[in-house]
Formats: sequence, structure tokens, C-alpha cells
Amino acid sequence: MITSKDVARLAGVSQPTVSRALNDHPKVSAATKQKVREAARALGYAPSAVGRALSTGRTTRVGLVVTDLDNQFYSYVIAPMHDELGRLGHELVLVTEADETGPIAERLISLGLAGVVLATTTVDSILPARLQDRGMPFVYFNRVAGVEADAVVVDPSAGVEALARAVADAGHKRAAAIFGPHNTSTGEERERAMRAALEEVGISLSQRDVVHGPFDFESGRRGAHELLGRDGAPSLLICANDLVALGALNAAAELDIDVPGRVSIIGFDDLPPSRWALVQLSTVAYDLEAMSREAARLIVSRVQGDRGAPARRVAFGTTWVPRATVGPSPR
Amino acid sequence: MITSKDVARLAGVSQPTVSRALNDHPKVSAATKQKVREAARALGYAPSAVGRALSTGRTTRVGLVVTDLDNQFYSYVIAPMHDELGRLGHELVLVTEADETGPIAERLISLGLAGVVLATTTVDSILPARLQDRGMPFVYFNRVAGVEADAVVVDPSAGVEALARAVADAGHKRAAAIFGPHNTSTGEERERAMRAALEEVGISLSQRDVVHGPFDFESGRRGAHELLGRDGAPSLLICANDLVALGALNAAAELDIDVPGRVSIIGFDDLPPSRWALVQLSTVAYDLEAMSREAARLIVSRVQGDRGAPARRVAFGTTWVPRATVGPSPR
DNA sequence: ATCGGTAATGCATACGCATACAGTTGCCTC
DNA sequence: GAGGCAACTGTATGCGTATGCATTACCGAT
Repeated sequence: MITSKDVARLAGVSQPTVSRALNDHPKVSAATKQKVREAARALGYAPSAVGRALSTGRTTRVGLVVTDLDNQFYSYVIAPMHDELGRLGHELVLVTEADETGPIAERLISLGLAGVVLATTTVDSILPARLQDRGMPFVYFNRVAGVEADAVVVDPSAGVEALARAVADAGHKRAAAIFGPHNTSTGEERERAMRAALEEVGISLSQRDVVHGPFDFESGRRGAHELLGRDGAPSLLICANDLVALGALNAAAELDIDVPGRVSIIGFDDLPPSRWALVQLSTVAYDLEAMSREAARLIVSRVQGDRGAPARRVAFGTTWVPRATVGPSPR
Repeated sequence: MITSKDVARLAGVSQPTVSRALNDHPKVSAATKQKVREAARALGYAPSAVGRALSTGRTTRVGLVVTDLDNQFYSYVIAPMHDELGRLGHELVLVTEADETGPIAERLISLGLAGVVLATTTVDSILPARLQDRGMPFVYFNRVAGVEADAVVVDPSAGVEALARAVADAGHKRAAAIFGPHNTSTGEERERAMRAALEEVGISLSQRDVVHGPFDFESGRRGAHELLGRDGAPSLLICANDLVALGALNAAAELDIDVPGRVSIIGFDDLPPSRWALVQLSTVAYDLEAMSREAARLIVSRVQGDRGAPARRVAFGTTWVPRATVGPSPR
């Protein structure tokens, strides 16, 4: 390994001078900087992030904490977040932990992360409190929990209300729903917003026609098989997110149920597959890419100093995007 | 920050004893280990990966180098690779670099990565040679380049040959194709295998009916618009991978071309969306998850010592998976 | 010519951990 | 009862970088 000491020897200066020269310290002469830079280039010197981290007590690594990394939702989060972090001189480290009660806080500290983005916090997780105790900066992404902290969230109301009006106008009277888990703020909030909006427009949602499950394809597939398999099923199926809706759409195809002829299906997120011509899922959209980038910016600004600043909350609005999976209520 | 020195003070031992105790060094008495462990727990001590890395000259971070992180193919790679790395006590750091001629080798060294998985190497990339010069262990994933090194690859032949026989039996005589980029080993190899297999069964592939493009959805969409828009287009469209095929399928939907009534479409990879009831893409399958895990195991074993061992090459076989997008040739 | 001052650089050290090596026990053996 | 050995544990040090402080050199001013 090539160290700053090697560069120093070649440039004929001391090691600290190399450090200062390469970090563009103002009290190093231009001539020396030039000399050092040339020596560094000649040797192909790359400063060790490890040495720097130990010396400064800080790293440039940001952790993205996700429990279900195989959920495709995150593929649309990771790319922009990683890109924005890179732009800001930071790296992305993926961290999963099935069990948030375990020693994950210790693990995050141990990894030498500068800060953390929590993307799958459940409301009963003790992780936020632990992180706060330890002084580890963090940002909630999409979901929030008890502890006050920076957060990037979605405000479902606008999109959901527009959706409700649209389906009411299309003549739907009874809805079914596959909602998200109760222990996530996102699940609860969307469910609350949706129930309120449906009630507002006079669409009924019987307890018999509601199931809950994780935010994934299989949950949608299973839920739809259960809800749509029966006789006299509602004409409208509302899903916790797009992946659930895609699962439901596929279940409908498996059951040979016409969409939107017999049932209309609605998602939430507007992931790219929803826009496919083959799919054309009606959904509630928001700017997930911008949201991912915003989370990156928030955690970096938090890491770089303003530890004491009050918690910021950035909310992204939603819009209703009607596509081919919604139609008039049959009969 | 809580350090081993704090633990040492509380436990009434020296710092090195803490280090040895927690690393289960054989020459530390059981009583001392117990005492140290209790002190560590009481303080919530988490060993600093940074300090350890500096001291041992090694980290547990593995980089996954990808140019187009937003390509959904990688979402199906990242989850299992991350999981397997975690199992082996390592972390995954994502690294992208649009320009592989830049100082990326230096960056990889600088980041303090123990090893690297190259997932989007082009055959003309200088990165592998650079890494080899620097003594940075790496593994080719899916694609390979000039420098000899560990590699995890797909052998397309079995699946492609079965595919060719199947479509010949279905009466197809003329094919079109959207192949991958010429500067990727994967693109070239699949094209070669496919051309050979088609020739073997007497299906023609006119130069007019071939386009090349990146391995993504848009490439398939664009290519299909070009190839299928014309009169007298072939009855069979072969795509470089599933994402390309999904793009092509969607283009067909946009053009109102019946699949497989007027054209049969074939992919390569068997990504989960291909299995959706809505999609049912006929494709050449291999075990991408196992492949991702294998890459993780290879790089870790390389990092943990056997630097000198000869390069290993693990090839995954393919099978032909006929689904709904392939049918008999019209007329 | 001497001195103060400033700009530039070197010296010493710290960060947290691991490890070679040097002690310190205590116990066994003869 | 003395020497020796095993079993532990402490001391010293190094990893690569950054930074406070001391030092040098050189300038201008008196």
C-alpha cells in the first residue's frame, strides 16, 4: 500500500505537508502543493479513508437500513440515493437486520457509519431511540416512528381524495382493500386517509372486504385471491402500494377476472412497472426519486455539522394517476 | 464514543486484554473473558471497524461496481449478494462510475475495500488490469474481460440450443434480434450462441433484422418499435435479456401487435417479472440468486487469504423456459 | 546589524485496535 | 525449597492521517 509517507519521501517533504498539500491547506506554498501533487500522481497514491476516519473521527459512509432488501421498491430508492450521496462525497452501505430489537444499533456504530437512513422502521422499533442515545444522526425515509428526527415522507391526502372522487364518479359503491401492516406509519396513515376519503364520497368498505399484509407482491396476490375469489366481491380493490397491486393484478389474471371489467384495481407509488403498457396500473403517484435524493441531502447535512438544528420534515405531495386498471363499475 | 479503553477501565484490565477477550483469544482465562464481556455489554461497547481496519490492514467491506445501478437487473443481484456477504461477516458498498477510465481504481483502494465484484465490466475496460496491479482482489460477475481472475458466469448454450429447437418446431423460419452491446462479453457470447443455434436449426437472421443496444427496458422498447413496425417483420423476436424483452413486449402492446399471435418474443435471465401471470415471458433461465451468492463467496475467500490460488471460474447452466410469449409461427 | 514578524514547514501526537514481546504470577517438580 | 515452566496479562508499538505546536527562514523595519 502506498501511503502519504511514500509521497512525502518522493516529494522531499514531511508527511504532514503531504496531508496539508493534498487537502489544499492555505498555509502550504503553491510550489510545494504542485510538487506533492506530482509525486502523488506518480505513485498513484490514494489516501486511505480508514486512516482519515480514525484521525478525524468521522467517515463518509451512510447506511441505508432496510429489513426486506429484496422488496423491489428499494431498487427505485437505492439508485438515486446512491447517486446523490456520491455527489456529496459520501458512500452508501446497505444494512439489513431482520430483527430490529437485536444489537443493530451497536452494529451501525461499529461499522463506522457517519449517519443512517431508516427506510423500514416500524412504529414499535427501539432503533431510533437507541440511535439517538448514541448520538448517531439518522433520517426517517418514508416511514416514521416515535422519536423526533428528520424525516422524508409522503402526504397521501391529495392523491387519495382525488382517487376517491374519481371512483365514486365511475359508479363504484363498495370497495375492498389490501392494506399494509399496522405497525408501520405508512400503512396506518394510508389506511386512515383512504377510509376517510371513501367515506366522504359514500363508498363502503366492509370489514369483511379488508385484509392486511406486507408491502409486497405476494401479499397482493394472496389478498386478491382471498377477496376476489368470493361471489359478490366488490367492484373496486384498493392496494397498499404498487407491488401489492401488481400481485393483485396477477391474481386477477390467474383467476381469469377481467380488469377493469369486473374489478378495478388501484395502487400507490407509481413505480416504473406500473407505467408499462402491459400493466397500466392506476395509482397514486409521488416523486420517489426526488424523495430518495432529499433523504441523502438531509442525512449529509446532518452529518456535516448542524447536529443541533431542529428536526426537519419534508413531505412529498401525491397525485391521482388514472390508467387502464380502473373503469366504470359493472352494472 | 466508547472504546476498548473504557471497557478495560471498567473491567479492571488493560486495553489489549479487552481486545483479546472479545476476540476469543485462547490465552485469556474464562473468568477474564466473562468480566470483559460484562463490562462491554454494560457500556454498550461496539468495537470500531475503523480502528480494527487500520490495525489489521484489512477491512470487511466488499464493493459492488456497477455502472448503471438503476438497471433493475441489479436489484435481483444486490439482495442475495448482500445477504451472503453478511453471513460471511462482510458489508456491501455500492460503487458506480460512469467512466471506467477515470481514477476509479484509486477510488476503490481509497475507500478501503477488501475486495471488489465487477458486474458491468466492458471488454475494453482498463479497470481489471489496474486492480490487479494494485493487488486488489476482484471477481467478475456475469461479464468478464481480458485479465485472468475469478469469475462467475452464465453458460448460455444449453438453454439457447433448446430454445432454437423449440422455435424451429413451432414453425418459425425467420428471426429478428435485439442483441446487447458489442463491448460486453455477455452481449457477444449470447449473440454468438444464438446465431449458432439458429443456424443449426435453419432459422434465418438477416442483418436487417438485428439491432444492438444496452441491456435495458428502453433498448427493447426502441428496438421492437424499429423491428416490428415494418411490414413483413419476422415472426420471432429474440432479446438480449428479460428487460429488453419486457420493453419489446410493451412496444408490441403499444403497436397493438398480438403476442404470440403475430410475433413470439423471447428473453434471457428469467427475472421475477417474467413469471408474472400478466407477462409470462418465454426466456432462458439460470439461477441468478445462486450466482450472486457464489460471487460473494468467491470474493470473500479470495480476500481471506488464498491470494495466490489460481483463478476459479464458476459457470451456471441455462434452461429453456417456454411461456406464453412464444407460439406457433403464423401461417 | 539586530529584532520582530510572518509565511512555510517539520515534529510530536492522537485516533482505536491488534499483536509481538516482556513481564508476572502461581504451581509443579525434584 | 529453589528452579522452571505454563498460563495469563500488561507494556510498547504500529497501522495512515490530521492537526496543534514548535521551528526555521526570510523579509522589512528600526
